[in-house]
Amino acid sequence: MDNSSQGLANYLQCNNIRPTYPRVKVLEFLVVQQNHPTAEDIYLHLVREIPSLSKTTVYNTLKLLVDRGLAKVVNIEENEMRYDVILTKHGHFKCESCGKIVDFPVNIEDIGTEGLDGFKIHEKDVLFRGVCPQCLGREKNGG
Amino acid sequence: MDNSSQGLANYLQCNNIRPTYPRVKVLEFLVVQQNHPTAEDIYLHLVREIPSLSKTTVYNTLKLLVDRGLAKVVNIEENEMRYDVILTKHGHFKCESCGKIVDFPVNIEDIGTEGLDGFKIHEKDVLFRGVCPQCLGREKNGG
DNA sequence: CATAAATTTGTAATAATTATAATATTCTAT
DNA sequence: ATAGAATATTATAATTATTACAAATTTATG
Ligand SMILES: [Mn+2]
Ligand SMILES: [Mn+2]
Ligand SMILES: [Zn+2]
Ligand SMILES: [Zn+2]
Repeated sequence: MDNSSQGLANYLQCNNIRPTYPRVKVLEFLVVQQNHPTAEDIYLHLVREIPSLSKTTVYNTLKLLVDRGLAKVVNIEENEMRYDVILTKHGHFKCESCGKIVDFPVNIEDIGTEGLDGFKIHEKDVLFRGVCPQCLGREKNGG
Repeated sequence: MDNSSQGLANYLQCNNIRPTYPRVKVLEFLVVQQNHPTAEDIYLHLVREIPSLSKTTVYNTLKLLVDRGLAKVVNIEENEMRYDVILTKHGHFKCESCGKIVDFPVNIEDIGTEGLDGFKIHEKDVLFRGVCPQCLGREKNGG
C-alpha cells in the first residue's frame, strides 16, 4: 500500500473499519476525485487496478462508509446515488447540460424552519440545478 | 365526469392537454391528496376505479404534466420519484420514521449563491430529513 | 362513414441496487 | 504454526422503478 493510502488506512482503522485493499481504494477514489461519483464510476475506475473487484464490494463499502458517517449520499439525480466525503455543510449544483455536480458554500442555518415546529431535523440539503459556466460558453459559441 | 373534475379538465385544456379520463383522474389525485405520491401510489388508487388503467399511462401522464409545467418531480427519496402539483416555492421535509413528506415555507432567495458566479440557476430545492411530531410522540410513548 | 392522429395498453427491456450463499481472507486462541 | 471462528469478497440471482416499443383502442376531422 503506497504512502498516500496509508493515511486513509489509518482513518478507516480509527473508525473501526478494517482497512482492506478494496476499502482503502474506494475511499481514496472518493477523496482524490471529489466528483460525487456513482458506485458504477468507482467500480469502473478501480477494476482496472483490482481485476477481481466485485461491484457488490463497492456497494458494501459505500454502505459501510455512509453508515459509519465517513461519507454521505447525494441524491441529486433521479435514478442513481452519488457519494461525497466532504462532510462539512455545503450545497450541490447540478449542471443539466454536462451533468457534473459542483459544491458551493451555503449557510444552511440561514434557512428558516417556520412551519416545522415540533419536527426533529437531522439533515438539511440544498440542491440547485441549472447550467455551468463552461456549458453556457459552449452554447454561446458552438450552440 | 363529475363536478370537481370539470375544473381540472378545463385546466388541462387551457394547457393544451386533452383532458382524457385517465389524465383528469391522475391530476385529480395529485391535487386532492397533495401527498407527493409515487407513480405506483397513483396507479394503485386509480386502478380500482379504472380497471383497464395501465401503469404506463400513469407514467405518460406524469411526464406530460411535468413537461408542460403543471407538476414537478420531488426527488427526496433515493429510489423513486414523487410528484407535486404545488408550484409555488416551498421546501420538503421527509420523516425518516413514517416516510411522509410535508411541505414547509422557505424563502429560497435567502439562500446565497456566492461561489456560483457565472452559473445559470434554473431550480432551487431545499430538502430536510428528520422525524415528524407524530412519530416523535409515538417514540416517547410506545417506544 | 372513412381516414388520420392521438392515446392507451400490455409486454419487454433497462438499469440501479440489494439479497443470498459460496469462497476466500484475516483474526484469535491454542 | 495451526485450527477454528469471524469477517470480507465474490458471483449470481432477485427486486424494483422506469422507459421503450408496438399493437389496439379511442378521438378528431373531412
Ligand atoms: Mn459535495
Ligand atoms: Mn410539496
Ligand atoms: Zn455543464
Ligand atoms: Zn413520521
